[in-house]
Amino acid sequence: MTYTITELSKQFNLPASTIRYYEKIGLLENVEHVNSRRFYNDSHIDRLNAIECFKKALLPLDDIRLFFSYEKDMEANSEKILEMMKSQEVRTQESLEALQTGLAHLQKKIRFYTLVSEAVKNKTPMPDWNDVV
Amino acid sequence: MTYTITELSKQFNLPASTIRYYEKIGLLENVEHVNSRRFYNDSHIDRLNAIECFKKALLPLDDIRLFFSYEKDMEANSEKILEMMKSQEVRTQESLEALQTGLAHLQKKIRFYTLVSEAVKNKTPMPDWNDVV
DNA sequence: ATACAACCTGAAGTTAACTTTAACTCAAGC
DNA sequence: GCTTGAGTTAAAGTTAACTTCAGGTTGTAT
Repeated sequence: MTYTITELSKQFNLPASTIRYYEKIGLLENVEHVNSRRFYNDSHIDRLNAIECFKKALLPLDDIRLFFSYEKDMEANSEKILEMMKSQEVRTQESLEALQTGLAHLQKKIRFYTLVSEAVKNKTPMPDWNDVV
Repeated sequence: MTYTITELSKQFNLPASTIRYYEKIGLLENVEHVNSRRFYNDSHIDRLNAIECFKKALLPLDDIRLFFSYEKDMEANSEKILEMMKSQEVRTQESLEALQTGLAHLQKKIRFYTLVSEAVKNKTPMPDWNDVV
C-alpha cells in the first residue's frame, strides 16, 4: 500500500510542504520518487506517528532525527537512546510543571476578572486579588 | 526603593538585555533613566513577576502587553481581559494535554530501552514494544 | 589622571520550524 | 491539443523572543 503526499497530509493534518520539509531534513527516509512524485508506505506512517509523539514531548526535530539514526542499530545504541530520552524527560517534566503553574495563575485571573465584571454590573465594590481563592 | 538593571537581572534570572528588550517593546513602563542609567522600583518587580507567570502559561509577549494596557482601566476592560484569559486557558490546557501525552510516550520509550539495554547486557532476547507496560 | 567595571545605544544577527513564492512538469479528461 | 489539478523545485521569507555586536558613556577606586 502506498500513499500520496496529499493523503499523508490529510491523515496527519500537516501541510504537504511540511512533509517535504521533513524529508529534506532527513526525518523521512527512502521516499519513492516516481516521475518526480512522492510515494509513501506504512513505514512513513509509522515515522510520522513517532514524530508526532516526540514533538508533543518537545523533542527538537534534530534530536528526533538522531533518535531514528540510533534506532537503526538499537542494540548498539540503546544506552545513547536512553540517555537522550532521560534528559528529555527532565526537560519535558520541567515544562509540564511550568505550564501547570501558568495555568493555575491564568485560572486565578479568570476568577478575579469574573468577580470584577460582576462588581461592575452590580455596582458593588471591586474584589481584592488576595481574596480570590 | 530602587533597583539597578543588574539587581533585577539577578532577582529574575534574566539577562539585562532581556530587561531592556521588555522595556523597548512596552512591557516595562515608566522606567527611570538617570544619566542614561535605568532605575526600577517595586512596580517593575510586580510587572516582571506577572510576566513570568504569563510566560509560563505560554501567553505571547504581545498579549501580555495588551493585558497590561487593559489592566489600567480594569473596570472598563474586565470583559476583554476575561475573554483573553479564557481563550488562552483553552490553548494552555491543550498544550498541557499534548505535553502529558508526549511525556507518557517518552517514559514508555525509557522503559523499553531499559529492557533493551538489559537484554544486550545479559544476552537475552530483545523485548517487544507491545509488551512494555 | 587613569583605569576599570557597569551601563548605555541602535542595528544586525540568531534559532527552529516551517511557509511562501515563482516557475515548472506530468497525467488525465474533454 | 488543451486545460486542469496535483505535484515538483530551490530559494527566499516568516515568526517570536531574544542575543550579540561595536563602540560610546559614566561613576568609583587608585
